[in-house]
Amino acid sequence: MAIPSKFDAARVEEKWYSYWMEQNFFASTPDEREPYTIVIPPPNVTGVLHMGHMLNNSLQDILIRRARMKGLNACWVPGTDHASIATEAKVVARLKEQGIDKNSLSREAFLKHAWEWTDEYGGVILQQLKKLGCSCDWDRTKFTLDDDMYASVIKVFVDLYRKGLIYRGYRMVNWDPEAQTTLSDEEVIFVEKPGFLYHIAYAVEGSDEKVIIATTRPETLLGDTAVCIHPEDERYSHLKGKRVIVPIANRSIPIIEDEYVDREFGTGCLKVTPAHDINDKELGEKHKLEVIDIFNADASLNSFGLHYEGQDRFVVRKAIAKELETLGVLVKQEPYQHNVGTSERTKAVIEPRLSDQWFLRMEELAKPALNAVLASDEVNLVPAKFNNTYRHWMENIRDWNISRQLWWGQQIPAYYYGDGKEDFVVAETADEALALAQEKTGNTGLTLNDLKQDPDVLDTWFSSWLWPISVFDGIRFPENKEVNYYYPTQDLVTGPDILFFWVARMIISGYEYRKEQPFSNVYLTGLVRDKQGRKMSKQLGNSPDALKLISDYGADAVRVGLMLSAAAGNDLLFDESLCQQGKNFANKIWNAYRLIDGWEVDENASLNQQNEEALNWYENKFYATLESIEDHFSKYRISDALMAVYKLLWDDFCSWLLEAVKPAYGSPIDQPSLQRIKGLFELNLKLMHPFMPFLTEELWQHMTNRTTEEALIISAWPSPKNFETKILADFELATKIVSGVRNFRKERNLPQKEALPLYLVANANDVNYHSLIEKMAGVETIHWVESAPEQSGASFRVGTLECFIPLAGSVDMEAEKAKLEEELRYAKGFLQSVRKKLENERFVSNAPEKVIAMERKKEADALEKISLLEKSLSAL
RNA sequence: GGGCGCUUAGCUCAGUUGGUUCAGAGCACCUCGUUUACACCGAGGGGGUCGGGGGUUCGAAUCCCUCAGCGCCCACCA
Repeated sequence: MAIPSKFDAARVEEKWYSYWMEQNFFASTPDEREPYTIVIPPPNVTGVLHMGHMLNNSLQDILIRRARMKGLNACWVPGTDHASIATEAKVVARLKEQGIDKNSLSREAFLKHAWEWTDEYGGVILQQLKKLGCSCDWDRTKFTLDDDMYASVIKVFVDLYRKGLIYRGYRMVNWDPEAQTTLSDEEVIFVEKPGFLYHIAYAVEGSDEKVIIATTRPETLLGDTAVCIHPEDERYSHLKGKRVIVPIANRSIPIIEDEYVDREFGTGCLKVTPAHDINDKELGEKHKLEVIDIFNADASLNSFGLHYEGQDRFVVRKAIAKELETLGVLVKQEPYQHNVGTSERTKAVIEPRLSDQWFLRMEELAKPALNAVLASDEVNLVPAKFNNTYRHWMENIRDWNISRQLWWGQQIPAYYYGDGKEDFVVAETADEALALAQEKTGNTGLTLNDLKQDPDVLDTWFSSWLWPISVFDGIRFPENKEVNYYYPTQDLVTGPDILFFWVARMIISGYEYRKEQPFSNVYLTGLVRDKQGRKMSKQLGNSPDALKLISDYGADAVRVGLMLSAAAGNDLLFDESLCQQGKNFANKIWNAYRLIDGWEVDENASLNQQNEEALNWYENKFYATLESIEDHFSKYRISDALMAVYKLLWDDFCSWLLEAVKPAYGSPIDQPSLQRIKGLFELNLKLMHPFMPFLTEELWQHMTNRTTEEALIISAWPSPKNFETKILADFELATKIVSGVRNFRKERNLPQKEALPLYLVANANDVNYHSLIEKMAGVETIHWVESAPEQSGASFRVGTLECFIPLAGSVDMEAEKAKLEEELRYAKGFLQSVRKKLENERFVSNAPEKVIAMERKKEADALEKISLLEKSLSAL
């Protein structure tokens, strides 16, 4: 059956994806083959496919498909992340729309809503990945809140607690007043924002004098418990030991001295609010100051806010400035640009806040992970430029705040039996906790009812940092067959934005729980930006609809479009025209196949010799290109690998090979030639398959009836083969002659159909592919001569090979002369520069032999060319 | 405030240790071409003093210094 004249991407995608699924080609189980494993960076369970996912997952699919074809046991583990804070925020918002306040719900009721949401939207993104062609082992799909995953997280928490690495501490943490939870340092994004620097006068107790402090947050003065000066600041030395009155609050607070104060900044006088600033907290501890917390959980003021109680911090900021002004103590208010910490998720301004939280000590844990990347090479970051960033972070790593005041996530397995600081135990189950508590207190009368589990949940990343182990259940069962077979995985593909959130921590947990790296290579993709270089975002509305792109251009085309400009680590400026380019490429291949498929065959003819030459050349070219493609892959230069395939197919296969073997109109092609062409086309399809899985499988299956075992997706990737560079060079010379003739024709407006005679000043053995030149250049016969014939015509040169074409009558002598003179002028200039080098004694004595020989060759070639040109000129 | 990186054709980018093939690729552009796989096409072509300045060297896109512009990461200066 003839193949349709148009490539219908949608039909083909549906057909082959179902086929692959039915045949279980994506599934993997441990066997005697070498494994090749990728764990997906789990997208948020409620997420929808965006350009970043498309880029990311196309890359993973390319890697996994190639590995599968290479005979490895390819396993791509898919899954989703519960995304604690992000999902909870969405659920809260949705409830709000229904008029339900989260706080009015019990934990259980809220979680029921959250699971409903998850069941409704969860997995949508995984369905979308299928449209892209992702060959994940779907039977292995994991969710970070699945029971086994949950249990792994709890087990790790208990383990780390028992090792003394997890502790509970009263610390200054990052408080997100909107989500009403703490955040890790990594979840705080500093944004430069305009504000004011307020200069406020505090009255010195028992005198008329005033000291002026500078602050960006005047509302916090209600929590001030000291004013601090530099001990050696002479401006203030007379104030030592005195006290000042906090305006509005009318509290008396001490003046303390500390070298921490920067005398140059502001007034050199600092107000100290230990409850609301990390530095102030340290000062407070050092000088034993009182701590006054003036905020509620939503960052409105509490009773310490006096008449501002209940109002939001930013409202109060303005109001208090006004009040200070009225009181005559606001000395100055100047515009001031400063860095403000904001929540990565909610964008709310972070409030430093003192509270009891759970922390993981990182310093010791991080050591093997630092070593793995920088010293031992067990983990490679691609591109390597991220090594420095990684080093800096790992060397300055701080304790990780892992508790969140949320409900959606793994509840912290700490159980309290009293109000004392140490009145708790940590255990995997409540029963275990009870036993521990009884033992700890010596009170065997304690019951489960006396235990109260910590209401907080763990940071989302505290589950995803175990992902490469826990997806194989290697935390709970470290000796299980699966984890022993698949772990460590090979490649991880993700964005640099989660290098610390996720990648670094996975490496840390990998060494802690498996004594081995979780993956060998980390391919860090760039960010997808729009044409103007802006980050694609929902707010800007500049992100194309991923699914619409697939339906408009076809999944293969979109994949190609993304890969064309996706060098590792570089942001890519996405433009739909790239998808168009991908589509054009698909069309090109489709049509190349239609040509082959539709050829009339002469069953009895023997192999056409001129075809054989071209076929031999292409085979060499194929293996030369394969070698470079393998090299690109080994360096994760996926776009270069694709470009190599692209040019091989479009230029070498279509433009040269197919044109060379194409029979004259109406004539059949000989059977042996066609067989070889088909064989070569099959090799091409293999190389293209990871990039364009649907199109290639369709053509592959159309070529001949294939059994299940013969599907392209599981066919063998071409093995490297030796190739002869001489063949490639000879062919290249021939193509240059062809291009020369075509150019000659074009410059002189000669009709393309008219065959020309061609005189080559060479021996017939110096140039190969004679008939190819004749066919492709429209040459009637090549004449091999010792010198250009003395007749009306014109010449051009390919290197030092002179080519002459007779032209009857209509030669524009002046134009020909001008061309030659220009060429001559250039050649002479070139010769001069080469000679200048060669006459330089220091060049000759210092440069390596090889370089000098090359220059001499250039000199000789230039001389030969000049003499050719001069001869041609005189002939005119 | 520290650290890292970038600046090469109209656009997006390659250019490994300084020296054949070093000034390249794809796209875009210009010219010509539709009976003969594909106009989602074919053939041909134009286009850059490698951000500026200085230095090292026989020789620099490549190494060093400096200036300018851009980007990223980290950081508690009120």
